[in-house]
Amino acid sequence: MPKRATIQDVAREAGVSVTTVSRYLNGRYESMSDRTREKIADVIARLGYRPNALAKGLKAQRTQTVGAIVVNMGYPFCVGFLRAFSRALGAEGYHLMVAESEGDARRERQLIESLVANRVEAIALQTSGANNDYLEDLAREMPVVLVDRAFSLPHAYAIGTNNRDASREMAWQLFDLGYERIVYLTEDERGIPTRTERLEGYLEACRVALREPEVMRVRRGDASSFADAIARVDAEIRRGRRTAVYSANGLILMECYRALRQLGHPVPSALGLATFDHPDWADLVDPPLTCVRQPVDEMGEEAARMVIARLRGEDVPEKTRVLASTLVMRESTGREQSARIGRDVSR
Amino acid sequence: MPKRATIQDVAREAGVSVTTVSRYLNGRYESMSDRTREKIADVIARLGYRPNALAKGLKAQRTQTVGAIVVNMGYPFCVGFLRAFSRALGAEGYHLMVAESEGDARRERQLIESLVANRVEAIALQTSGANNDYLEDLAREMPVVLVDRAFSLPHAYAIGTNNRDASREMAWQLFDLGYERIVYLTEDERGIPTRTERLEGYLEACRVALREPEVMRVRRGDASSFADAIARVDAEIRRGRRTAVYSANGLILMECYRALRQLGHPVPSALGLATFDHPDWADLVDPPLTCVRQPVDEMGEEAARMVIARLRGEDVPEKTRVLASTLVMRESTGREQSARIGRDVSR
DNA sequence: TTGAAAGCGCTAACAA
DNA sequence: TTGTTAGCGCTTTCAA
Repeated sequence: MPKRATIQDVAREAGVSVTTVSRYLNGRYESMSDRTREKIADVIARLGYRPNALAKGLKAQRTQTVGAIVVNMGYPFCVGFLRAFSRALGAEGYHLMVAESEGDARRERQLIESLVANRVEAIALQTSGANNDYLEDLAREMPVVLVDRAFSLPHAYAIGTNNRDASREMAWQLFDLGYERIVYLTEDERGIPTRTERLEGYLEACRVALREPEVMRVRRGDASSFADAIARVDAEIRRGRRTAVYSANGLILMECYRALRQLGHPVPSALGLATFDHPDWADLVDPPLTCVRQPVDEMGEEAARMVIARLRGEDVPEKTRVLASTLVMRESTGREQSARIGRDVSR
Repeated sequence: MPKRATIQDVAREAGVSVTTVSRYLNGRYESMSDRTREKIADVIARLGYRPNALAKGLKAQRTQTVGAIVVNMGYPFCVGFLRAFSRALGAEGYHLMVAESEGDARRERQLIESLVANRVEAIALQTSGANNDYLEDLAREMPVVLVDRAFSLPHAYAIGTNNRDASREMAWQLFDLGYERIVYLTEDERGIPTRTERLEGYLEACRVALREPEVMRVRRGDASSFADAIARVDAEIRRGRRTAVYSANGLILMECYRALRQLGHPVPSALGLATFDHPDWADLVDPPLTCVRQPVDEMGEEAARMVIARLRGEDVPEKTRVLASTLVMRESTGREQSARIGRDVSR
């Protein structure tokens, strides 16, 4: 492994000073003879010289790098967000360091610290909520964007969607479409605003519609935790009640989708199916799946916009952006139609 | 944005030298009084001091960071690889910088250069093949792993799967299952080894089985490019021939899946469906989809293992790893069964 | 057990 | 138009 050439090497070879090379590297050709410029260009090419961004960052106190922590890069939400975020940042010359927390608060904390150690200029993360004090401190010194799980911290930015409204609206629609029962599938919602809000939206709809809520808590990866829910759905339908399964996210519906279909009840007439998230398989299955589509791309772009504006020194007074989701009604609940729920909000 | 505390600040506050603080930071407590250690710990906590990894990296010539470039973070293959790679690296204390090339050679080149500028210690990438000369040069100075599209460069590592064998085997199976025609769907394969090998595997099977190959080239995002393929399938079946659609990757099958099903031919009796890749919707659709499952996780882990070993200074003589894919036969082609194709190979 | 000082590769103020 | 030099925050050698 030969050592990489440095600016010193280039300067020596070209017979000029490092300052001149530095000027060249930063495109300040105006005060430089053509001959010098060509000489430097030659040497750089010959030596395969690449500037050291570490040294540059150390000096300039800027790394042009932003950090992102998501729960799991495999989740559609996370992938979608990361892609949009990374694209928007890349367009402004920023790099992205990505890490996965697996939803573990301790790991999340370590990851944040190590991003800080690497002097990322901003951090976007889907936080567990357990590091909020630390994040609030951090947010005083650098842009911090809480994504998806939008806890409210005075100095941090937050980007989320109108979970409660969208969830309430979806449940309303389902009742409206004639489902007598809605079995709501969720993972343990405690401490996770997103899940809590979606659940509350559902509960509100039940209250208004004067229906008994039916919340089934499942654990991903644990098939037995789904068995109860599936049995419940089966029982309701056998009792002659049109029943809809409404899932708090696409992954848990995915885990029980087959089993639900294998009950054999006709969809959508006896059994309705709806989920938060817009999994890529939503319109491959038959009948196509009703979903709440979150504006993932916009969330990533918006996060990048906030970060970039702040790093440019601009004022970004709206700390919180709540983007509107879209109800995508498909044949799995009977009728086709699609509508944005409410409007985007900044505050 | 207050300036972050430096090792100098800590030293001053604690009334010791920076050397001592540095020793503390690196856990060399053996030559340090307990009092000193406690004092330093206090000050660090009070100041919220975080070491600057840039300065450390500049001095140590090590950044503990690895770069990865994939075509698109949304592709199942890329996500799977990135996750496994990132996990394995994280376990060894490495960070990951991720970027997307969108399959564009120029952009890929820029990304590589900027990863180099950031002094990543190794690079794993799914390359277009257009930067092979540059990559070969680079591979002389740092570990470079070509993933998936495993071009053979003397100094670079390569990790791929046995595309040709798996593809041939899949086609054989399909003929064996009684499909008279296999319509092969692919994107333009020129210059992309993965696609070329898969196509060749299919062509070999046709040759051996004495069947006319039927290759349809499609372009993702361009519905009209799929229309021909779909019409062709329809025509064959109407002519009374059992026909299978075999797709070179999951994304292109996804784009035409609905349209194929809407032809109305019974699956698997008249129409068979099979694809390379193992999309997450493969067993949600009805009937479940026959696939060639690549060992994505192992590829990520293996890439990390190679990189880490090399960075530790160990010798890694096997430059190339070809991992075996698995044929997952499901009801979309009639019979359920699954088999690994061949064995993993190192050389 | 502790510290002084050189130096990693770069930028920019100042000087020529 | 070009160069000298201090310093970014850290590690490490050498000395005390």
